[in-house]
Amino acid sequence: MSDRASDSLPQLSDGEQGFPRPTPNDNEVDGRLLASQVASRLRDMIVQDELKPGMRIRERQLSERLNVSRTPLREAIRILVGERLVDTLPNRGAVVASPSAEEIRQLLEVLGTLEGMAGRLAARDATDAQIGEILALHHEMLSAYYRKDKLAYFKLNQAIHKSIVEAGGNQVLIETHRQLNARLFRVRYVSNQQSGRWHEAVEQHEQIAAALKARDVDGLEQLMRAHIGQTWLKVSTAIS
Amino acid sequence: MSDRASDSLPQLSDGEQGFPRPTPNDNEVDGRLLASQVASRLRDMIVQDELKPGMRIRERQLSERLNVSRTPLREAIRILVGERLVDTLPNRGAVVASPSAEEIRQLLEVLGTLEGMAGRLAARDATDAQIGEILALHHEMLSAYYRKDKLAYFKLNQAIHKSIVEAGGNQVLIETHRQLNARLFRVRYVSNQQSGRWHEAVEQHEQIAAALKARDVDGLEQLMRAHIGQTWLKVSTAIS
DNA sequence: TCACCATCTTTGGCATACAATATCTAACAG
DNA sequence: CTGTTAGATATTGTATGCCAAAGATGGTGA
Repeated sequence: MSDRASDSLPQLSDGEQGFPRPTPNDNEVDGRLLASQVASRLRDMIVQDELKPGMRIRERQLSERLNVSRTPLREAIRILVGERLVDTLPNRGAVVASPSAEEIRQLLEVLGTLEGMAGRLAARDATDAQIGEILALHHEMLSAYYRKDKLAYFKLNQAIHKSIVEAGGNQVLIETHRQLNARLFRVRYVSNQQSGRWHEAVEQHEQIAAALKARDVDGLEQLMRAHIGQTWLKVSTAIS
Repeated sequence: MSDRASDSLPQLSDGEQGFPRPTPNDNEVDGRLLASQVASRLRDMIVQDELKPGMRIRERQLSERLNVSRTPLREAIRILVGERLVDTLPNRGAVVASPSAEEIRQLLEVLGTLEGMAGRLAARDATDAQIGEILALHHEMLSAYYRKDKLAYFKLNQAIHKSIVEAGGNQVLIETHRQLNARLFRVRYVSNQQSGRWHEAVEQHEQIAAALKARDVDGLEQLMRAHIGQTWLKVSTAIS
């Protein structure tokens, strides 16, 4: 096994900007606080599989790679500990969190509930413009589907879910969703590589789009909740 | 206004042990890692209103009070930043997070959804022993209600909700619930001081207990979700 | 008397240095 | 030849110190 970074995930964000990276929430992009900046950087590295699950984080090595001293790096690591993206072992430092199959299932279960709630809120409160944008993304995604462009499909899929959550307008929900989703990002990407059940997922997205368009509150909640079950089926076969 | 700690909240955990404090998750109680220990301590201080919302956290002062150097204290603060219990201002350090009314509403909305999910899981998967324990707590709480013992009522109420979530068996849900609840703990305590609508809350708890006993999955989900609305009514009048 | 500016003090931010602990390796004994 | 122990090395954990930035306070000028 090599320790080269990114040999299973082919550089997700290869230069492009529009990637749905987990936005830093407390720091206005390199405005202040080195620790927060580094935390954002680490988040990206974890999510893009540059830092793989289970991997030890060598403080000195990583700090000189990022051109900061160990202190802000350590503080950044603590932030990620608070977000459950890294774990710390007693005197062995920090490792990137590697959720077990069961933990992934539980994460998806919670996320499904939250997305159901988001669907309810979005169907009720979203502006017509927001719904229009989501429908636009939906059709872009369909386009990627028919072209069998997995990467574009993946990105658009993520963007759609994120947009629906944001359309709900509940900041706490948005933040919680973002945080849980970050812990699942890698596994979602991996499972997306598989072609199985792709059709069903698209079918569900059609229904979701229709329910949103019709502002069917209960329907959208149910669909969003059920949709995650689909994800679990894909993921569970992918990681077994 | 004095800066004496704990003059609005009368020492919640006055020596007793059975208080539902937000359990540290990564460190086995003073096992390792000073930063985590300090983080737990800070969490308690925030939750017990020893550190009040909006209060600046003086690093030097607090560090010598806790007999640690600034470094582990700063790292502890970062952990709490990750948990959204404290915010950091650009160059002015850390302050205890003070959620706005709207943020409190949103927190309760999400929490209601999560507790609804927990109710569903608990009604389906809880062991008979777990349900028995919850019912026992329920009747203890009723006892406190008839004695008008607000503090005991509050603690038991918290314990019941926590137990239901735990009975669901989803660790991620438990953890997320704990984290969001910590951000609401103080305001919940304050609103509990008010006597208004106490009866309705007890009424709802009766229904919840009945649904749990009957393992009514859908019923319990609905009740748990609706129950939070009640909390919001109490809270919103308390903070207005 | 009030407003504005300068200086001074406090506090946070970061790096470096030191101490403690674990791991890895090698040697020695059984 | 294998298992255990001891020493060396590397890495993490904690403290201290220096520097910069923001806030407070006092003085001076209008």
